Amino acid sequence: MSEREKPPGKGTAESHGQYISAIYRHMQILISAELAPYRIGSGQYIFLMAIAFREPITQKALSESLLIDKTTTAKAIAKLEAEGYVRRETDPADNRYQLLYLTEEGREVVPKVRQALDRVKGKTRQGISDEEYDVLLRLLKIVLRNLSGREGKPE
Amino acid sequence: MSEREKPPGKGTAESHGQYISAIYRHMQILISAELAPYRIGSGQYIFLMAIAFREPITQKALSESLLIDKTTTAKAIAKLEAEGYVRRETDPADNRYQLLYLTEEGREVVPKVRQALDRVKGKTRQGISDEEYDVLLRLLKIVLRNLSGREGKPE
DNA sequence: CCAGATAGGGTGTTATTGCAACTATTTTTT
DNA sequence: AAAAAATAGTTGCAATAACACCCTATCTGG
Repeated sequence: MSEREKPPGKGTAESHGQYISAIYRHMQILISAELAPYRIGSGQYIFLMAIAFREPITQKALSESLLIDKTTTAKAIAKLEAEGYVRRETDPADNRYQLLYLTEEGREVVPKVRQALDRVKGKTRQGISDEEYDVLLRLLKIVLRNLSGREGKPE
Repeated sequence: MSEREKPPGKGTAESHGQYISAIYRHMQILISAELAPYRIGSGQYIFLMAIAFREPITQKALSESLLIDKTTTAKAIAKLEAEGYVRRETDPADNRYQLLYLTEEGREVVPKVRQALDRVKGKTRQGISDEEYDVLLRLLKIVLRNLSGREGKPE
């Protein structure tokens, strides 16, 4: 089987897709382990951090800024609420909206989550200079924009 | 809330993690749509392509080279087998091994899958030069190695 | 030769995620 | 003002993925 030679164009050859998915899966595992003590899963921490940063915020706004389906958001928020980190309050001006706030426990756990995420980031960033990391982020942003037609605004 | 100033070090600030996960999720959706006509899901195509490239191969070897849990591999292969794209054969020399082969249908569908993946790749690569893309791949490889302790060898 | 170790696979359960379809509320249209 | 459309959120279902644990086949040491 000798299909080892790369086509010259932008054909098959190596692709970012496989790296992206492997990195994603492994990061999920790492983050799950780091956040297990707080009973926050890999599907919830993004929302927790985003709420901390933009409180009060609706689920719709969260979904859009994180580029995550609204039903996924609903379920993640439900878990964070069940754990006592987030509180929902119906917007009195429009009862369709649920305004999300951190609870006291939420405010206490956020710095710990941030530290855990920084540990993961630091580990996965090893061997990459600040300049290279900037390039990486810039290119990932382009890929994401190509996929979503929007900017993603994490954190 | 003014935590907007970046710590000078490699502290919080922007992180590749969020981009990685958003890209991963959106690529899954795109690929699922592209491969739906062949009833191949986003969880199976990697295995199909890897088998096409390294046939015959065991599930264990697949799991290791793709950095995917063996039970995930087992289930994906079961689906590909159910669709008639892959055939299992017990290694006569050692009955613990299942050697995986493409079927005729598998051999026919592989080029179509490859084209679909190339379309996705092409779309997501827009605005990135060949040189930049090489840099992207190199940096992603480093991140993956940091996470897995191994090289990943996709496709 | 047989007990135990080793190794490849598989099953059951759980978490994350997205889609289709639904409810409830608000806004727009007629 | 009543009907229709839009909007925020939820529920049920299915796919992806991993872990803990179990099964079965092979190999090794007594």
